[in-house]
Amino acid sequence: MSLRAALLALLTVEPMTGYDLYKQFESSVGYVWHAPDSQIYPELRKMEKDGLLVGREVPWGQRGRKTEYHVTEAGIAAFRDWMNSTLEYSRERDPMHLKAAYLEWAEPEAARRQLHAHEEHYQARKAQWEEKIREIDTGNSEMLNRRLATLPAGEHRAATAFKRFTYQGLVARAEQEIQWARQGLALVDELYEDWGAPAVSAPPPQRDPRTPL
Amino acid sequence: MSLRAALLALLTVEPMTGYDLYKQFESSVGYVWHAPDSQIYPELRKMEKDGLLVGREVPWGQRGRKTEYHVTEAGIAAFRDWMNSTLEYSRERDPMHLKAAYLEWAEPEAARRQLHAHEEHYQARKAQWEEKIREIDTGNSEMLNRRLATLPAGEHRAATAFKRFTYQGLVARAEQEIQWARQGLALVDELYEDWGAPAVSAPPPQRDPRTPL
DNA sequence: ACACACTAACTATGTGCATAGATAGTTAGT
DNA sequence: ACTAACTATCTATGCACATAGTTAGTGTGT
Repeated sequence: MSLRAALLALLTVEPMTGYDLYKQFESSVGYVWHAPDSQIYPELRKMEKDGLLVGREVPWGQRGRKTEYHVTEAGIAAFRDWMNSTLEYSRERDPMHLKAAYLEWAEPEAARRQLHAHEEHYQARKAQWEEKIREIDTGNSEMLNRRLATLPAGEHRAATAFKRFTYQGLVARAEQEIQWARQGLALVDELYEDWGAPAVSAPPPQRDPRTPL
Repeated sequence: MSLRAALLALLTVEPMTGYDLYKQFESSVGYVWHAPDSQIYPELRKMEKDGLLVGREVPWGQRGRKTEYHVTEAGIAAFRDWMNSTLEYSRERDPMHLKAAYLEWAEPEAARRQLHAHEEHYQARKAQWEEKIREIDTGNSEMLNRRLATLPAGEHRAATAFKRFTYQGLVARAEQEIQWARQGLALVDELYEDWGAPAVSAPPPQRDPRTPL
């Protein structure tokens, strides 16, 4: 259901082809929601069948054709309904925390590697999300600008604020995960200090320690 | 793959039936990992076929029978392998943050309701996870105690510390989400203060504001 | 003229998981 | 003796998603 909402959200800004949407999910919007093209194309067809979209064939080059999807009134209504309904939360299912709970089974080096990867992962996410905030603040956000162009000036403030709020929440989450991973690394060091390879162990097996992105 | 690891983790402590495992996922362990019985039973059979477990039929009452699954050497090795390998992280797919990014589409009341539900959700999780930490600290954690009984005293410290570390990370995450939701509520109030139903709006549509659990 | 990257779209297979429901035996309470 | 709740297991359907591969047209550079 959320994929549908994500597609509607993008298509309310302007008509797009499946490929356009796929690229959005690969780049900017993909930092909040992702989907592979193999999921997008069938979903668009289903949405058209449900009357939320209409696909218009437009020429592309000489012989080429592509399908641009336009949101219908029903599509707008469906999106609004989704926005006005309350999400239910699903049960816990987080591989990393499952693993963390049994970390005494891992070799100290493997534990360090995993915690390090966790930190790296969220450091990368944090950088991307912070970049998004910077784009919003400097008025350089492609998506936001196109969205604002469809809105009366009076609603610009809210639209901007919610996008900023979203990314700021993601950054805070990333920071929390980074902290947690560091605490984990400290814990491993403390528990196995008499063991092998504590502070001495030079190169972390997987990646460079401080990749900026 | 993680379900398999979760099942192995539990079964390394002691042999259990599918139903036992299901109950674990419904209660204590379920705060870290959850799975329905319809997923557990087939997975156990697959794991037996793969040689990670052996199922022993034991009588239950007069005519009843149940299957107790015991971990094999190969099962232990598989779990250790999982613990020593590094998880890959999947792409972003978080319905709440997707929604947050487009919150200007929601009616102010719906936005408040959703953010409130978010806060409630994590408040409930936080309470459960904190309870787990309290159990660990007071030596009242069933699972941990049974696990410790299988370990030499020298490894008690690590096993306990990692479990505590896990729940502490979950609590911190919950606190972060609660904070974020509150910032969101403040933002909605600020953006729509001239609008209808700001601070005056008495009963949140869905639930009681401060359910303790 | 050809190679190559990109645009555009589709298909196929398999896993993970939710939801729902069926069957049968057991135990505890009235 | 009855019934309700619990134990134990299994099946079926369908969605969401990952992974991988296919087909065909376009535009650019050498």
